[in-house]
Amino acid sequence: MRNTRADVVLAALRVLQAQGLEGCSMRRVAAELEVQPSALYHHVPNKQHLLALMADEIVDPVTAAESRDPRLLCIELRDAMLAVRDGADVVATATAFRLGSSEIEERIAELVGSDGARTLLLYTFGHAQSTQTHRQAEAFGALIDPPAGRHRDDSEAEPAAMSSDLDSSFERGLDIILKGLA
Amino acid sequence: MRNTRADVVLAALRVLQAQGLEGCSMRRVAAELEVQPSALYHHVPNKQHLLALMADEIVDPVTAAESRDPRLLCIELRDAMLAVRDGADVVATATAFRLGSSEIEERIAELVGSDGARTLLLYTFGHAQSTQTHRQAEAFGALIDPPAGRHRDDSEAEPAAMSSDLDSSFERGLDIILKGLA
DNA sequence: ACCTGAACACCGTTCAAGT
DNA sequence: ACCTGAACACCGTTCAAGT
Repeated sequence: MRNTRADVVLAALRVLQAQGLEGCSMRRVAAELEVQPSALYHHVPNKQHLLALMADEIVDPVTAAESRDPRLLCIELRDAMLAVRDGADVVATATAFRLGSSEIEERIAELVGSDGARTLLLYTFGHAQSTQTHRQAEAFGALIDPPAGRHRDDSEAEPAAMSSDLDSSFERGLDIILKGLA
Repeated sequence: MRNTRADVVLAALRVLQAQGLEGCSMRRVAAELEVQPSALYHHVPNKQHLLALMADEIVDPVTAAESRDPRLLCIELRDAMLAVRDGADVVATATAFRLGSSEIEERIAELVGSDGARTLLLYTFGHAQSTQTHRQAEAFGALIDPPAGRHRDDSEAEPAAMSSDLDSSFERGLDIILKGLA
């Protein structure tokens, strides 16, 4: 026995971490395993399926956690996604296909109802995604200019300060939703 | 004068509507304009920038609307995104680059504060994205699904009801957040 | 200013064939 | 069962050159 499906998923996660989602091609995953690209299709039907397996792996620590606090679960979920490069994108797209039947959504739904669970999860995914995109854009220096024709006045935040503020912004949004649920 | 930047954006939106985000390649947009792929780079620096321009165009009706009701603005935003194939994906990724400085976020922030605005927007994007992904999966499944000899039993969800339920699910989540803000 | 033609360095996926 | 080798039909982007 040479490579197993788990080997492929782990190799893919290494490539994701190193190259980002855009650089995470089947060909590079194959190279990481020192194998021809076509060999991957013996373990996985296609790239989309592989990405779903990667998403499961990223989220696994949260699934394993036994917390019954929705607030904590969301924070842990966000942390798990942010721990891997482009992890939020990978998890969010993979989960969209099974909204209403994901394990975490069901866990949270038992605590706050299904509307609340969906609201919390979509917010968590969205915030993680934009945190990650923003950080990456910042690292790249590729931030796009704000709408033309206007200037920032004193009431508005400095874009530079935004990124570090994203973590606490997440928890404040979370508390708004939880207050609405109470 | 042959093609203008606006022509490129409109052609790209036609290709997006017809082929979806995955099929919306620079080469296909060029073909839509009956032009060589390289010609596009005279109007637009790269694909990412073109996608941002497309996002602006998709969201434009909401920007033009004069409503001061955050609930209505979110519903209009979602409708605008859902009106174009994969529109939610296009807008969500393009907006992530300028979170904190998008025009709609500023409009809503004046009404409910910046934390509330971000929470509402991220929820709206997330819900629109998963609505669209789900509908697409449903439409794609409908081509394969109609199993002649088979009937759905009570343990299975009604696919037809699911899609329309996403609309009201969105508004219930919206109300949860708005209640938390009140 | 706007576009062509050709090239470069890539993609995901399939499939017969090897071991 | 797991993999190679070769191919197919694509990508985004660059760049000299045309008009």
